[in-house]
Amino acid sequence: MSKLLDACSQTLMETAPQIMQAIRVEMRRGRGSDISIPQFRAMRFIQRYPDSSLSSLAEHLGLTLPSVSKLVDGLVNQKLILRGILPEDRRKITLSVTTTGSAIVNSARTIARSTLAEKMKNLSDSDLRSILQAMQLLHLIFNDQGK
Amino acid sequence: MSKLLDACSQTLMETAPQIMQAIRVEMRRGRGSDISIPQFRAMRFIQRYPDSSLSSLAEHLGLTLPSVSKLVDGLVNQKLILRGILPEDRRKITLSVTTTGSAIVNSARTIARSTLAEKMKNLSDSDLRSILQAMQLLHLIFNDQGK
DNA sequence: TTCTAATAGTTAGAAAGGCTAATTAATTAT
DNA sequence: ATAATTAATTAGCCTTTCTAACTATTAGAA
Repeated sequence: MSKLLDACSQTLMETAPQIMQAIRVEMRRGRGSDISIPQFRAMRFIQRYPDSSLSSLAEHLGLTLPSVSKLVDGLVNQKLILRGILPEDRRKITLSVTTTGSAIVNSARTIARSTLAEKMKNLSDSDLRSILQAMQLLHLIFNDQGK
Repeated sequence: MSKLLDACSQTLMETAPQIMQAIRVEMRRGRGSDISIPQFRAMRFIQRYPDSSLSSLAEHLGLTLPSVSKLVDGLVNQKLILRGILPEDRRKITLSVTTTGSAIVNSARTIARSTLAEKMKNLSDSDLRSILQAMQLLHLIFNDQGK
């Protein structure tokens, strides 16, 4: 049980919520359309993996199928994504982002990204590299949540 | 607009939610008492700043006063914190953690911390140092949310 | 000093987002 | 052909959050 490992866990538990809060605030600020963080993440996922199923989206988001079904309902109603049926297996649905959806994701992303960048602009390059590396490591570790 | 800065913002936006999710899962697993992340953060804050007011807590959590009032209700009902009146200004309340509250926070913290540590145990010391440094930097940046 | 402003919290009521359990529809396997 | 499995939805509930309206207390101005 290394001291270092312990310190990492601890600081992670304290810092992660703060970062999330900042991100949430920036996302809200950059709204013209009301889009929550999970909705945003959903659209990003669908953008990256077009025609993905509800199940894979649920797994990515770490939510249950019913929750994601509702979340998708909301996005479909706002015409930000499309829900189709997969011909080869008609139980499955295929999700895709509409052009307006794409535009909204991209603009929200740009705004949030630039305000986050603003906050970090006074850091040295070495600090930034540290952060980048740390995030990449954490991304790998926490990507497949719990499996 | 450095590439590095941009990459940092981007990876931050992608990774932070995943980390939060993992933390939430661990907190739930380590429950014997049902305590949400915001409640946990509230108790941590009150532990650190005893006799703090509702307003300062609300500011720390990034929530509105009514929301925090309810959140505090919940903790008071579970006898995890105490809500008193400040004699010098009877409009203000003072919050403090009970001994059972303290015990629960500490055990939840220990459990979550050790399962997070478990996930990171295969990282090298240099990777861990990277993460630690990054978190400390981000903690400083995002501590005073938005001010 | 007395009335008005401002401040600290609470209450009420609505909306959103999550869950479990039950249901429907389609596919696979016996 | 029927049973079991899989994919998604619906129903119903609970929690968390918000805004708006309210109460109580203090501070300030006439």
